Amino acid sequence: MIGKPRGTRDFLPDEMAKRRQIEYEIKKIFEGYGYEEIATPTIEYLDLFTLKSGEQIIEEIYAFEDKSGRKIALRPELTAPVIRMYVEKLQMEAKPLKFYYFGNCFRYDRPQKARYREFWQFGCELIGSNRVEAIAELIAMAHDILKSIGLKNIVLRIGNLDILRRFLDGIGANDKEMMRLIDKKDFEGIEKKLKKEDMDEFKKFIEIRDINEINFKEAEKMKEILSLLDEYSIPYNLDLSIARGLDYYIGTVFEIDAPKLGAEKQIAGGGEYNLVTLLGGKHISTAGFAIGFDRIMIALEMENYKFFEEDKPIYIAYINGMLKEAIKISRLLRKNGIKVEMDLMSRNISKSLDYANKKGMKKAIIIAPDEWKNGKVLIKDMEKGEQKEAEIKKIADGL
RNA sequence: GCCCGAGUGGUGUAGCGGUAACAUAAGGGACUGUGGAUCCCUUGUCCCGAGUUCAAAUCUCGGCUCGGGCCCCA
Repeated sequence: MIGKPRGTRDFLPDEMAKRRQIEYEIKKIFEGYGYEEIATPTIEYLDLFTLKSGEQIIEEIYAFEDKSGRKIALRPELTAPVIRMYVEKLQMEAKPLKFYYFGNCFRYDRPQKARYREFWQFGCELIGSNRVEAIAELIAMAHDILKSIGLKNIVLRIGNLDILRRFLDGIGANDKEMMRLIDKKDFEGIEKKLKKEDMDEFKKFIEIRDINEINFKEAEKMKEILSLLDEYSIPYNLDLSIARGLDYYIGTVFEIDAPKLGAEKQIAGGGEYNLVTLLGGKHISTAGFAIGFDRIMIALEMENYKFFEEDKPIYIAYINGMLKEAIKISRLLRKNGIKVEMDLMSRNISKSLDYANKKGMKKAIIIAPDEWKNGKVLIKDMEKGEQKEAEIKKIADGL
């Protein structure tokens, strides 16, 4: 027997129906904010990702050479491909551009709870504006999506890298290593790098919960964004310790957690970034976020979310020798937009209804010679156990 | 890459040195025109490899996969 590669999953019908339901809900909300769906290839040139994140991430990427020796990667995330697409052919379009997407991504990580080697991400990019109304709407939309699909326990934290870097400048500690330690919340590591009084300052700084306590000029924009979020009635926590590991992030950043998920609790994250020039485009403001689709599915399950149940098909059982009549009825119903499943195993009526019952079908149509002669079939209600005759011509009305 | 735990029919479990069992599901039949019950039949299992032993599902080691945690998380 051949299994599936490590960290990948099969989705059975029940789970797939749930995923499609949530997928549909999320798409509706993106579109409600004027975002349009796009898709990019599953494979890209490896350089697209190393340019942005450095050579060391090759370790965590599924990368290979194609038959002509080109270095190809399975996409580990979707922001870089979207910006690549923008630089390639959309630079002269009217701004802002608002794109959303849903796709599978691949990372060569150690699988664990809520972390897989193939996983699905929703995301969006807003290209062309970094004004306060743009960033506020982006954050409000992220929160709106998660609340609208029915998640109850989520926490939105908003930070600002300009403010954080300005503070670190003040204590002479604005470097990559420091940002990495802050991102990891490695307070022991941070303590080793700072003088005692600076460490005290730092602790005080990241405890700040009211933006008005900050007097840097970098905080002015942040104040406006937060006041707009109040207008959207979005609850948030100021968290100036959000660092985001990579240095192309700038300005406003945010993360949304589902605390119940434990170690892998972050379900969405994003902010402002500079990637366009890195990929050869003319400078323009960009911001976006990604939502971990698998994680929100797990979070919904943990909250005992009630998923909508799809209608089962109408089942068609028929007496031996009535196969062609069964096909006629199937075609008639399907033409009327009704889901139909007919017996495909030459079962007798008894076994046929047994099957329909096990599959949870609500209604069965029984086709038999005596009724057929009179232009009729039997419609059976599987739950009540009652059945009645129905004229073939009016059959669609009776269901 | 590291640490802990676990892998027995499709699914859920028992057996824990003496050659695999139970339940359930699936397919067929009893029932040639009516489901959920009952009975019968059929199919199918020790994650992989090496070692110890007269004998390994059982003990040992390695690998793989899964679950949990660390690292990482664009």
